[in-house]
Formats: sequence, C-alpha cells, structure tokens
Amino acid sequence: MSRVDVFSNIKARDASNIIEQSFVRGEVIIILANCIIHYEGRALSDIGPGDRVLIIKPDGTLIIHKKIKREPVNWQPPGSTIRAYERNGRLVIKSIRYNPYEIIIVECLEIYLIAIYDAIDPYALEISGTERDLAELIYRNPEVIEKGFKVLKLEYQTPFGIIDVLGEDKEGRLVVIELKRSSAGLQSVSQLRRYVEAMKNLTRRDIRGILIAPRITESALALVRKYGLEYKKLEPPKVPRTHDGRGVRSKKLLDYMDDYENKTE
Amino acid sequence: MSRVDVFSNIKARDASNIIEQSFVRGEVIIILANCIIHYEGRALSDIGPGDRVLIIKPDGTLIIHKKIKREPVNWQPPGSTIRAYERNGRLVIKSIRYNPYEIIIVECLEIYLIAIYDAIDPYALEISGTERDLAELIYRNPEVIEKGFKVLKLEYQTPFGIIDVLGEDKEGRLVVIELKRSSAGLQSVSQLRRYVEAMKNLTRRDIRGILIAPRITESALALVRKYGLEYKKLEPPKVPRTHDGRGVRSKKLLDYMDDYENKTE
DNA sequence: GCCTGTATCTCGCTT
DNA sequence: AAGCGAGGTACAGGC
Repeated sequence: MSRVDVFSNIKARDASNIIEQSFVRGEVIIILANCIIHYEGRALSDIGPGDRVLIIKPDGTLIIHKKIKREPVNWQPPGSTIRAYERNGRLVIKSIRYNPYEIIIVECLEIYLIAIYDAIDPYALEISGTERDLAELIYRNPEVIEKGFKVLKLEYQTPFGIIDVLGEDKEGRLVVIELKRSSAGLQSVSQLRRYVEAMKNLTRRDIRGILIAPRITESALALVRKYGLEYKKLEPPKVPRTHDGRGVRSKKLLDYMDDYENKTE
Repeated sequence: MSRVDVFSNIKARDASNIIEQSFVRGEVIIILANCIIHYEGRALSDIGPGDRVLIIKPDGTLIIHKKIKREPVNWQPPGSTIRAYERNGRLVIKSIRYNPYEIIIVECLEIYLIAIYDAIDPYALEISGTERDLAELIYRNPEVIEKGFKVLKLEYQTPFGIIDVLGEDKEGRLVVIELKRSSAGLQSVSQLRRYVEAMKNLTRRDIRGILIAPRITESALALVRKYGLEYKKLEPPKVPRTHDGRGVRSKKLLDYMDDYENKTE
C-alpha cells in the first residue's frame, strides 16, 4: 500500500467523506482548492476567493497558505476539531477550537486536489545556538562572565518575572543576568531592570544587572547606562549534536556546503 | 490547462528538473517526501529521516512540516533562493538566504508526490480586533479613556521607544498610554514604565501612565501599582469589513454558525 | 539597512 | 488553566 493517495476531479460530498475518514485514521491531509475563509475568535477575519494550500494534521492543526509568505493566512492550532461536509454542492471545512473559542470556515469553490498522506516521522529536531545553550555555557564556565563569578541559580523566580541567571561576583555582590541569543534591544534592558528591581525588594545586598548578548542596539546600550546596568558581549555556542549525542553532524553539513560551492560557481 | 500537475513514482533527476522549472514559472510546489534536513544560520539544526510536507512558494519561501504542530520544523523566509538537484540518486533541495546567511539542505530518501500548483490568489486578508483597532477607537472616541481626555499623538517616538497614544487629561497632565489587544502581563507594564521615564526626560510636566487592555494578570497589576501607573479595561473592537468597506459579512458568518449548530447537535 | 513593536503569534515550562 | 518568556520567531512601519 502506498503512503499517499491522490484525488482530483472529486465531488464535494466524496471529498468530505475522504477528509473525515482520513482524519480519523490519523493521516495528514493536503488540499489544493479555490476557497473563501471566515475566521472568528481572538480576532475576526475574512478573505475572498483564491487558490490556497490547506494542511490538516492529525493533531487537529489546520494551516491555510497563500502563494506567498512564510506565515499561513489562517490557521487553527493543535487540539482543534475538524469537520468536513457538503453544502450547496460545495466542500466546507470547519475547524473549532475551545478556550479560547475560535472558528474557521473554509468554503471551497473548486477542489483541485486532495492528497491523503500516511506520514511516519519518529525523529525530533536537534537544535543548538539557543538561549539555553548560552545558559549552559555560563553554568559550566562561569568565568566567561568574569573572574570570580559564581552561578547561584538558573531560572530564578521572583514575584515580577524569572531571572535567567542569578549569580554572585568576587566582591560578594548579587548579579542578575539577562541572556539574549541574538541582538539585545530596549525590551531586554527593561526586562533586566525589572528583575533587578524585583531583587531589591527581596534583599539588601548590593545588586548588579548584566545584559548578555552577542550584540546590542545603540539606544539599548544608552538605556543600560542610564539605569546603571552593564552589558557584556557573548554568543550562544552552536554545537552539532546527533541523536546519540556525538558531534558527527557538522562534517556532513560541510560536505553539502562544498557541494553548493561546486554547483553555483 | 489544469491548475495542478501531479507527479509520483518520479526519479530524483526528473524531480529536480520539474522543481527548478516550476519555481521559475512562479508556481507553488508541494512535495511529500521522506527526508533528512540540515539547517545552519542563526542557529544550527538537524533532523533524521521522516515523512514530511514541503512547500516551496514563488516568493522564495520554503516551509517544511512534520505531521504535528502548527509551526514548520524548518523553513526559509521569502526572498530565499531555491535549488534542486540530484545527488547520489537522491533529490536534494537547497535553499539559501543572505543577511543573515542561512542554509537549508533537504535530502529526500523517497519522493512520494510532487504537485505543481499554478495558484491565483488576488485577495488580501481583512482582519479586525487588532491593537490598531483599539487605537482607532480611542482616537475617534477619546472619552472611552476618561472624560476630558484628548489625544495628542499616535505612535509618538521617544529616544527609548514608541508610545502608542500620547494624550492629555482634563487637568492638563501628560498621559502616556500603552495598548494591548489581549491580556497585559509584566512585560507590558515594563514597557509603559520605560515610556513614562523617557517622557520625564523630555518635559517637566506631570505624567500619568495608563495601561489599556481587556485583561491584566495579577502580578502585572501589582507592578502597575508599585510603579504608580494605572490600568484601564478596554477591548479592541471586532468590526467586520468587506473588501469595499461595508459591514455585510457578519451575517454570512452567523449563517455558517447556525449551520454548525444544526450539524453537531 | 537597522530598529522597534505587534501577533488570532506558537511553544514549552512552571505554578 | 493561567502566567511567563523564548523564538532560527515573521511581519510591518520608520528612519
């Protein structure tokens, strides 16, 4: 049996049956159709007729793509319900989410193609270069902050937010650290300031606040100084990891990179 | 000529030709395949073999979906380049983005289906219930804030951020307003405080700061009080708008809602 | 280009 | 269930 079944030139009623049965079987459903879309929930939207790509996933996700942009024009998150039926000779797909209550109605004026995809996908994404990697770097090598720095807590909860890294400098002052995986802006400075103020309510010790990021905007740096905070440049490490934890992968990527150079030059 | 061409049982070399030619023609390409994916750029990621859905859009967008979740497992934003070729008998799709430099390599172990979609989609999404709608409500009806309130500026730029609404109360005090379309949290309070502090550098007038949102978290409200700010409950209006500006649409949505009740009860 | 802030953000995590 | 913060966030608007 093939992994994919394809239907074209299909009547609305048949399409609705195929979709509902396939959804129950836990398959991915791809629909190419001309449709109009109504959405109401946290906001309200409508869009007139156009050729779009619909993806219905077995977890209840609904994604509707236009022919441009990375973001779907309409969607429903995992856990939503899916119903398909025929109405006035047209395929209608209705998805409802509860809490918050949100509804999407897709009315298909023309169905070009329906693909039923019995997908098997056991692997999870392995990623590095995140803020978490930056935190682990500091945890394992506290001296990257400064000589004599000690980590006291990661993800330390205060009444007014969660501090990425709480530490202590060699003079015994409390150090509040806010991490950013990429450029730090005004918001990051406000965040750090909030945590420092929160800690001032909890202790009478001297407190320093340090913003850690590979880059900072000019106005953010000005704000850091205005608030008596500090900035230190530091990048999150990108460490290739394979499923079994060995760093074999980068060689393979480099292999492809070479391949790219050969193809395009 | 049909809007969709479908290919299955296709060789890697043929697939690559179809993809490259179709991309040049400005069509949407949907590929169902078992693949591994390498990504390197702002971060670094890998994922082992699995059945996924790939969408290549004519604007250079690449989206790769697993069988669950709303978010793609890997992607490339609009403006990226797309290349497809055969390597060791396998289809390889490579996408590069510059600034920042990011590369995705998809190696297909098996191609289940390729659909070439000549999509036509002229309409844009019409949406309401956004922060912008809340701002317009206040601009047209300043009294929703309080009696005697006057709007001075929308999107007023300070050295430390952009104030949603700058206004004046009936006592002649400057009022800084921060809007949220949904629940306000700690971050919103920090933001408002930053703007109020920024204005204090620019004027000697008395300044009030008001956070406007349909809801606020408990700790955010505590922080509002701690900083001497104010909170006012207000919701962004959801106004159905049709393409020509008339509010005809909600009747149609209600029509479908009734339909839903009939179908499910 | 960079910077700033919103989003029907989504997602994971913790209380 | 609600709150909090990260994200390869994407996206729009300004400068």
